[in-house]
Amino acid sequence: MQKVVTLKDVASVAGVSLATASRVINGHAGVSAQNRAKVEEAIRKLNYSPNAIARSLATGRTGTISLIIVQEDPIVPTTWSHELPIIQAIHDTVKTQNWELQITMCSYREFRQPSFLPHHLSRGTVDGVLILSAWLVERHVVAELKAKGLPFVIIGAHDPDYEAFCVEFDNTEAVRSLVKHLRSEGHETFALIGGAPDQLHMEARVQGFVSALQDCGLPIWNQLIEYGDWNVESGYALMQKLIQRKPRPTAVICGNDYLAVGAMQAIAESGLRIPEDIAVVGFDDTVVGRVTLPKLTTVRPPLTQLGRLGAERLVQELVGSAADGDRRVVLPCEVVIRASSKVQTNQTNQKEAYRP
Amino acid sequence: MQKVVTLKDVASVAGVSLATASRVINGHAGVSAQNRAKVEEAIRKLNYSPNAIARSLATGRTGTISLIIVQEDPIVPTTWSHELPIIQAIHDTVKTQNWELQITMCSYREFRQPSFLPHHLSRGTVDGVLILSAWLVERHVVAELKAKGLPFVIIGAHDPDYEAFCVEFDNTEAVRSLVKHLRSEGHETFALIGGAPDQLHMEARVQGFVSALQDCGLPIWNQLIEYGDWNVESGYALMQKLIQRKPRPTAVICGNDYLAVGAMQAIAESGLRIPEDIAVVGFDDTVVGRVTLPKLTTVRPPLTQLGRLGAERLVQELVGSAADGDRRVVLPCEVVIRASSKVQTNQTNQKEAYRP
DNA sequence: AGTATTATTGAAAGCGCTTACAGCATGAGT
DNA sequence: ACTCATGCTGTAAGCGCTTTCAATAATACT
Repeated sequence: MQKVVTLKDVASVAGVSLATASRVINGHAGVSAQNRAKVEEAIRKLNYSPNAIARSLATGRTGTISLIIVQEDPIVPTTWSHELPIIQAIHDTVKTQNWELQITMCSYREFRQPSFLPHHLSRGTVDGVLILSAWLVERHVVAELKAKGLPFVIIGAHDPDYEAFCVEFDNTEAVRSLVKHLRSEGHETFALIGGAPDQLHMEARVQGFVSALQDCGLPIWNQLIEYGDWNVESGYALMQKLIQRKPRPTAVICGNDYLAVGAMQAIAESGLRIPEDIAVVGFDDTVVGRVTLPKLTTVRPPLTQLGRLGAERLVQELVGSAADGDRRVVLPCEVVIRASSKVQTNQTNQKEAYRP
Repeated sequence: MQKVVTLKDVASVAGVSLATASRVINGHAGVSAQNRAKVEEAIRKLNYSPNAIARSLATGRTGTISLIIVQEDPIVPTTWSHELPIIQAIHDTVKTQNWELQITMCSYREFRQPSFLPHHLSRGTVDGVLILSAWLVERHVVAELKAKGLPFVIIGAHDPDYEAFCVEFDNTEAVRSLVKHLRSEGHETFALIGGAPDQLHMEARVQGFVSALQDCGLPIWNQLIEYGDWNVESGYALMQKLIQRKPRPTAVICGNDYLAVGAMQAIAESGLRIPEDIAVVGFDDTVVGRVTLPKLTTVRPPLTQLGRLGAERLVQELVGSAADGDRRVVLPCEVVIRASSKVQTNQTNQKEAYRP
């Protein structure tokens, strides 16, 4: 427990006042070159580094951003393939701009509790908030944040009134593209499976699904939507059900790659072929989709971009340079077509399996 | 930007002094029931919540723990399957004990730079540090932390002199168990593949590999160890090489499940059977190992326990209740035997595929 | 009744830093 | 020579909270 060096020590060693030393630390103008050098010398000699807490108290700014990661309840680590690139991007963006990141995780059940946010944020330890969620951010949460005067950005979701700045990716359009692709492969009977419909992703995808089918002029009555969990087991179980239906869907859009893998297992087991009898597509472009046989057609959401844009926006707001253009940014997804939805005409897909 | 309520406001509304109000907030004894009630009433009325920054400055404690996540360089999100349960456990443990978590990620290249840690931690914003790494934590890093008087715990790695408290899992023993299992299946020619040997995991596994083979009385000269990356592609490439070798290994231990998946693809492509011709085992028990055909034998490290124990230990140290028993905790891994290493004798493995 | 404890209380001194504000040179403008 | 900017510097007043210490009131003891 060594003696902690304070600005006062620096000032006295440099032979100047506290104020002058402080000015040098903060790079303020109006210090003679001579004194500046003396202070810098003292800082080096004493190995001084400023106490961020004291600075925060004096300035009212903390230089840290809170990232709240809202998760399923109960929390399942498996689903994280999605969040990780976003978090990484947020982290890098925030750090690059010299802010600290304070991360908290909670289930969406906790998050929506009226007492949760105040408890977490009233402490004066953060300047702004990033909310990473797949669920609607409810009105009272937005209201609480606004009441505190805390700038915030929602990533991956939005609030009911679109009052807050949010950045999302276009689930609806992604599914529409998928349907279009599958339609061009000749399919007429579709199914959509996914986790609980409380996630905004799912809601938007259902919308895209329905609207795309309508656009194609296909009858809606025999297009199926089934809900389960977001994992392999659920994909397997839901697919088993779908196989029994008449007419049997020939193209299945899965809410993520895990569901798709489960679905593929169920199809393979029933003796049907992929994609000849049933085409399967996933979502998220995780590594599992590259190790299945056949490889999985999937959707690659712009996760890194999502995180970066959200974080950049918050930082802009914090430094006061926020051009308030659109409050809602919706980024397009990329559809990655592989063998699970397309009858092969050459070896391309086969090769890709080993050098993705 | 509403008027921020301070303790002073509470005190004046309650008609008591600042000191008394503070005592009530902190649950100190020596306040009359009457005054306590008045203060509590005022707090409720004003919706007051204490400013953590000011409190930190006054007490010298911040109530936050820094988690430094050391990663590959460059950072590859794929490998995170490993870290995630640990982080989750750390988070939950820390939160449960009413501490805040501040997370920072960096590459191990950054981490070992002499200036990195001071820059990050000299700010007085954290009380203790958790280092999550797969690489050796070098002497100078330990020295810097000690010089600052900051308690810290290393999770997943250790320092060269075992001076710091660390919690790891037993890679060596895990590989030994794997070899023993494979030996009992009749294998005599082994191979070990993994990522770069700079990770402590790999080093320990090589040790276990060599020592186990010696214990079995098997000749070392034809037992192969190959290094690559930690991903599917690398597993594929390394396995292709191994298949050419004479004698050809009949059992391959892969550094993680992704490598194993790649290896399985290479084997399948060459027309060999798993596990009859070549047995494959992985590491980490990720979801990919459950979707391959055959399903993958793998090692399940006690990740949650690792995170929990490390965090608990740090918290103990911070509150001064640390019983200084062993500085090094090494947890055993669980070997999960599935079809990729064991010729099936019944349907158990088959069934497991759909309800893991 | 008188003294010794004990229980409550508030004034005030920080924690380490920033930032008006005022003071004092110095050089420029008239 | 006198006023006015201008540039640099230090004093001191906080930021919102904790905590020591002395003061006071209440109670116990001889």
